[in-house]
Amino acid sequence: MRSRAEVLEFSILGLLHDSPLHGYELRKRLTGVLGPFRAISYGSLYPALKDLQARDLIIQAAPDPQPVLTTKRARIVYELTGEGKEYFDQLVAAPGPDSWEDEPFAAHLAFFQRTPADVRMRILEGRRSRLEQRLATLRDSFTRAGERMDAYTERLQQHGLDSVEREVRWLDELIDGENRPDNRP
Amino acid sequence: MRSRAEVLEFSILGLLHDSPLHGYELRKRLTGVLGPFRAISYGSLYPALKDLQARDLIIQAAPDPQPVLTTKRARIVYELTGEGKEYFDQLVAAPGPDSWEDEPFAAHLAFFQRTPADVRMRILEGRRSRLEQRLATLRDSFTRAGERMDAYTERLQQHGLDSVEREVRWLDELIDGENRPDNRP
DNA sequence: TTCGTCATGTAATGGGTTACATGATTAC
DNA sequence: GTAATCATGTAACCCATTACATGACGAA
Repeated sequence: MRSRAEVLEFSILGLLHDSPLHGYELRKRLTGVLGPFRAISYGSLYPALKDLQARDLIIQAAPDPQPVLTTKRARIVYELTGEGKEYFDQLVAAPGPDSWEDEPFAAHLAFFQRTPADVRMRILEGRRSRLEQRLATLRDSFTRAGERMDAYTERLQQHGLDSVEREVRWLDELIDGENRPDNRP
Repeated sequence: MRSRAEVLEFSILGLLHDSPLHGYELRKRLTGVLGPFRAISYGSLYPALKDLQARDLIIQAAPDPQPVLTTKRARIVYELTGEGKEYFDQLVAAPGPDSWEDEPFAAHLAFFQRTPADVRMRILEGRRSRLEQRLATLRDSFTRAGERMDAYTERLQQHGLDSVEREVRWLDELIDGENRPDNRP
């Protein structure tokens, strides 16, 4: 689930798992999941819906039999099919290395309640080691650039390093929370 | 200077301002400037060099008249032309709203020593207000998503918010440093 | 002799956004 | 009446990476 398209697909499925939705509303919720800076465009969303439908993972819900007097514009409401549910559950339960990347990780988090506890742990720890690895790369390039590096750039890089370290600590708190029996995040 | 290509161009010019370099070495230094995760590819670099050359901002340096015995493969060393210098100085001195974005800001920082003090301040303060604005957007979408937001996602968003706040404080330190007469960053 | 790094380049491919087209509804 | 939001879609475009092509040098 590395590419934007796959994260999108996963998130759509996850959101429809809760309740049927139409595209426009879906986009707003997606923005809530991924954050306002990674909001996806309709140019991605609608084709994605089409694709999911073609694969029988979602279907257009039957239109309201009693159309309200105030017939808003025909909204196309989608809902999960059986296969769709299955597929999502499978994706949720089988996080691969790709899931440790920023966006996939955010998407996984968004559906953590419906993620089995052991899988949650795998995801958090996978993410953690991903960050650890990122730190190593950062430190490496830091020392490697070493001499030649301007003082300002150095401060920027150092700040970047600090940020990742903070994220590791943040993750540790989450992991801690998972380990406590009472389980309040 | 928003697009990757423009940041690249600016950075190449900035690096060549110090000393002539060939493509391969340029790429390594570029990676030092932008960080290992935004390293640019040769598929971007070489065409960019070609383009800069076509615009007479850089030229191929005359090959060493006394080829060393160990004639490594012919390396194409580029250096700035007069126009190139001028153009870079002009770019450095006229930071637009685009310069407050992540990558352009990093690029500007990399050449801060050769940036006039008043321009430095404009850049730092522009960046600061850009972050402030980002915070507003984040808080807005935070409260807007409000109710429906899962506890885990909320923690993620909160962490994102904290990170930006930290970056603002980091910037404030830099700004402070600029204001102190002794000026040690 | 083979692997890693040095070194330069191009073409194809992928991926997503922007811009455009269209129109209803609601609030001021 | 007019601006903002709701609502759905498509086509063109941008832009950068990936993959490929080519080859030399140094070390193990």
